[in-house]
Amino acid sequence: MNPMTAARSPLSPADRPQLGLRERKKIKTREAIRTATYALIKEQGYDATTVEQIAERAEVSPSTVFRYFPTKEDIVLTDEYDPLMVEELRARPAGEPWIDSLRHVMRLALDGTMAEDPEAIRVRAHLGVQVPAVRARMLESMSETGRMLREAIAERSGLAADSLQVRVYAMSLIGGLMEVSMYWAENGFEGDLRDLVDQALDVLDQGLPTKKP
Amino acid sequence: MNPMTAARSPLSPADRPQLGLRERKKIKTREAIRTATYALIKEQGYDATTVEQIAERAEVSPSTVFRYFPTKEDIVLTDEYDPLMVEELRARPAGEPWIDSLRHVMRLALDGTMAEDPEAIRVRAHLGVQVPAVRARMLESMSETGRMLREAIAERSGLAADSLQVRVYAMSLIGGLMEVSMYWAENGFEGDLRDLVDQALDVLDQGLPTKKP
DNA sequence: TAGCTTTTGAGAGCTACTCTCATTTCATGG
DNA sequence: CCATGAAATGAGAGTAGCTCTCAAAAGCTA
Repeated sequence: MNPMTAARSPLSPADRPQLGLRERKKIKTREAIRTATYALIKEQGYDATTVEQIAERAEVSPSTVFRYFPTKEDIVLTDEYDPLMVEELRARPAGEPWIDSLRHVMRLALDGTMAEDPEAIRVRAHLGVQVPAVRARMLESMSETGRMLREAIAERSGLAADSLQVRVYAMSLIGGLMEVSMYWAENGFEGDLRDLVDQALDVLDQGLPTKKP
Repeated sequence: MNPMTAARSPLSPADRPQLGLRERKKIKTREAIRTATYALIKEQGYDATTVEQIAERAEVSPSTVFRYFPTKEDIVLTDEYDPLMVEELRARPAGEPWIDSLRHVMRLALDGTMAEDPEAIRVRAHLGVQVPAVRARMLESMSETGRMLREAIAERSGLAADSLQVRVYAMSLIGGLMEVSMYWAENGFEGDLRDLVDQALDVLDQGLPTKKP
C-alpha cells in the first residue's frame, strides 16, 4: 500500500554483476534521482525544490529525470512493492477473512519497509499531509491498489469483482488505510504505525466501537 | 458531497436587484466561465481545452479566470453546496444512526442537483473517470468534506472527532461514496444514482452481504 | 573494431499558474 | 451629480512542470 511502502527498490544496489552495465546504470540513476530529491526536499521543502535542481544534484539532465519519473510527485512516491503485495494477498488461504489477509499483508509491507528505509516512510506521510499534490497522487496510486484488492475480495465473497458492492467496499478500505498515515503524520509520528493500521482495520471490519449503548 | 453536487449556484441568475451591480456581475462572470468551460470540454475534451480558450469564450482575460477559480479543475468541480450539507447533517436528530443521516443528506443534495443541472453531475463523474487530475481534485475535495463528517460522527458516537477511529471511519465512508460515482460513470450512467448511493451506504454500514455461509 | 540499439543531453515549446501595475468600473458621501 | 476611494479587470512578464525532437554518446554484439 503506497504511502507506507519502500522508496528504494528491494533489489537495491547496483552491485550485481549478472545484470549488464546498462541495467546497473539505470538502477543507479534511479537511486541518484531519488536520493537527490529526498535531500533537497529536506533542505528546502517540496515546492521550493525544482526538477532542475534535482537533475543537477543527481548529475543528470532534466530530461532524464522525466524519463525515469513521469511526475515530480512520483519521484517521492513510487514503490516497487505493490505487485508483490497483490501476489502475497492472493497467496493467503482462501478461507481466511479478507480483513485478516489484509492485516497480514500490510504488516509484511510495513516491516519490510521499516527494515530497508525507515526514513522514507515518514517523509512520505509527512509530504502527504503538507503537499496537496502529493496527497492526491498518493490517493490515486492507492486506488490503483484498490482495484487489485477487488479481486481478492471478490474471490472470498462470491460477489463479482466489478460489482458496486465490492468496489465500494474495496475503496472504503483504501480510504480508511490512507487516513491512517495522515493521522500518524499529523500526530508527530507517535506510536507504531503497524498498531495504528491494526486499529484501523478493526474499525473497517466491525465499525465504530459503540460507546453509548 | 462533491462529485454529485450542483455546478450552478443555488442562488443562480443575476436577476436579483437587492445585490449591487458589482455582485451581480461577479455571479455572471462565474457562470460565464463555467458555461464556457463545460461547452469547450464537450467539444474538445478536457486536456485540449486551455484556459486561454475558456477566457476567450467567456469574454474575460485569463487573469480573471484564475481570479475566480484557483485551478482549472476547480472550474468544473466547485460547488457551493458542501457547507449547506454540513448544516443539514448537523440538523438531523441526534439519535438517528449516522448512516441514515448521511443517506438523507446525500439524497437531498442529489435531488437538488438533479433539479438544477442534471448535466453537470454526469459531466463531472465522467471527467472524474477520464482525467486523473480531476479525479484527484475530486478526492481532495471529498476528503475536506470528510473532515466535517468527523464531527457529526463524533457527536453521535461519543468518540473524539480527531481520534483515529473516527477519522478512519469518516474517510472510509468518503472513499466508498466516491467510488459510487466512478462506478456509475464507468457503467454508462445506468440506473438511478440515488439508488446506487443507497446500496453503497448499505455496504458501508453492514459490510458485504455474505453469500457463502 | 564495426555496426546496431539504447540512453542521454540540449533545447525548443506548451500550458497552468503567479505577481505586478496601470486602467477601468462600481460605490458613496457631500 | 460629481469627486474620491475601493474593488475588479486586463496586460504582460515570469516560473515551473512536462513533452517532443534530434543529434551525440554509451553500451551491446558479432
